[in-house]
Amino acid sequence: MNVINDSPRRKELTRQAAQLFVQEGFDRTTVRMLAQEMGIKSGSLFHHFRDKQEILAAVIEEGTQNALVIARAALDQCDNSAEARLQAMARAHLETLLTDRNAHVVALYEWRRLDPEARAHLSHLRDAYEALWEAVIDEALAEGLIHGDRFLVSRFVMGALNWTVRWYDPAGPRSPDDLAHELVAMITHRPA
Amino acid sequence: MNVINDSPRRKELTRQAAQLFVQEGFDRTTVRMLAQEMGIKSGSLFHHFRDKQEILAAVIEEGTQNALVIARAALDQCDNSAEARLQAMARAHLETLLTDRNAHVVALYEWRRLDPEARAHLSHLRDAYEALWEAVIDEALAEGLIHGDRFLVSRFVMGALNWTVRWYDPAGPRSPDDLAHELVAMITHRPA
DNA sequence: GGGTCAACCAAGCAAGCGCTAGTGTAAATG
DNA sequence: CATTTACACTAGCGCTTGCTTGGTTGACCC
Repeated sequence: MNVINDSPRRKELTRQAAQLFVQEGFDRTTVRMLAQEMGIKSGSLFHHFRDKQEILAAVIEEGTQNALVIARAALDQCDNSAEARLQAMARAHLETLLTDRNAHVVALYEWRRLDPEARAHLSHLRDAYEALWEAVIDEALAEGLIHGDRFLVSRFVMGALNWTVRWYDPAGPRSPDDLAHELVAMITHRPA
Repeated sequence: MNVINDSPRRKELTRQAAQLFVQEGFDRTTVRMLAQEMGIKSGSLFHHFRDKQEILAAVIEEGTQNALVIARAALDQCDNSAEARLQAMARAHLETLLTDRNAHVVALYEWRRLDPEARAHLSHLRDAYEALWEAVIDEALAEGLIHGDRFLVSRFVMGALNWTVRWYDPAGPRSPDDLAHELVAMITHRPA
C-alpha cells in the first residue's frame, strides 16, 4: 500500500512535523494540522507514514542520528587532552541542540509518546551517544581534571546541557562556544 | 454553579490527578480517566474544577508552593557558610523532587499546556523559587567558593538537578543527600 | 421540619479525532 | 504503447473528547 522508506520528500515532511510538534506538542498536533503545514490533504499523509506515531519516531531518529555524527566528528578533530575533548563534546552538544533544535525538543519532551518498538530502537541510538560522553568523562577523571562518581558526573553534565533548551536564546549575547567554556570551567575549576 | 475554592476534597483530587498526568501525560489523560481514579463520574469532576486546564494548574501550583516552603525552611536551618547553604538548597531541591515527584514531573513536562493566565500566575511562584537559588549562588561567588557567570552557573546547576527526575531511582544505592554532596563537590572542587 | 448546600449521578451533545477506501493523474519504466 | 509507481485527492466511518444539563442525595442549620 504505502511507502515506508526514507525518500527525500519524507525527510522534508519530517522536518516540518518537528516544527509543529514543538509548537503544539505531539498529542495536540492533529494529522490535519500536519497535512496543512505540509501543503497536502490529511489522507495523503498516510502515503508517507504508516501512522502518526511513525512521524514522531522519524523526527526523533533524525535528530539523534545527527547528534551522533556531529559528536563523532568533533572528537575526531580535536587533540587528545581530556580538557579539549570535554570542551569539544560540550560544544558539539550545544550546537546540535541549536541547529536541530526542533527535533531535540521533541525528543526531550515527547519521548514517552513513542510506542515500545520505536522506543527500543531509538534507545540504542541514544545509548551510543551517551557512551561517547561517558568515555570522555572517564578520560577527564583519569587525568585528574575532574573528580567524583563517573555515573553522577556524566548525568549532571548532560542535565545542565539539555536544560539549555529551556532558557537559551540564540539571539542573545552568549554563543554556544561561550556556554561550553563556562560549563567546562565550572566543573574543572580552570578559568574560562 | 460550581465550586472553585480550595477545599480539602479538592486537594486530594489534585494529588490523584498528578499521578495520572505523570503516567499518561496531560493530553492523553481524559476527564473520564481522572474521574475513575477519583472514584466519581466524569460529570461530578466539574463541580470541583472549572475545566481540565484548572486541574493541571492546581497540580503545578501545589508542587511549586511546597518547593518554596521547603527551600526556605532549609535555608533558615543551616549556618551561614556559602557551602552549607549551597548544600542545603541542593538537598532541599532533590527532596521535593522526590516527595512531590508527581507534581514536579508534571510541572517540568506539561508547563506548556497551561493557558496564558495560569502560566503568568505560576511564573511568579517559580521566579520566587529561582531567586532563592540565585541568592545562594551569589554568596558562593562572593566567597570565592565557585567562579564564573552568575546567570549561567545557576542555570547549569538547576539543569543538573531537574534532570535527575529522568534517571534517579529512589530504590537505588544513592540517597538525595549523596547526590547533593556530589553536585556541590563537582562545582566547588572540594572532596565529597 | 422546611431550607440550604456541597457532592454526586445519568444521559448526552457537538466537535474533533486517527485513519481507511476508492479514485485520479502525471511521470517513470518495460 | 502498455504498465507500473509515486503522490495526491475526496469522502466519510467509527469512535472519543471536554463539557453541559437537569436532577437526586444526605448532612447540617435555624
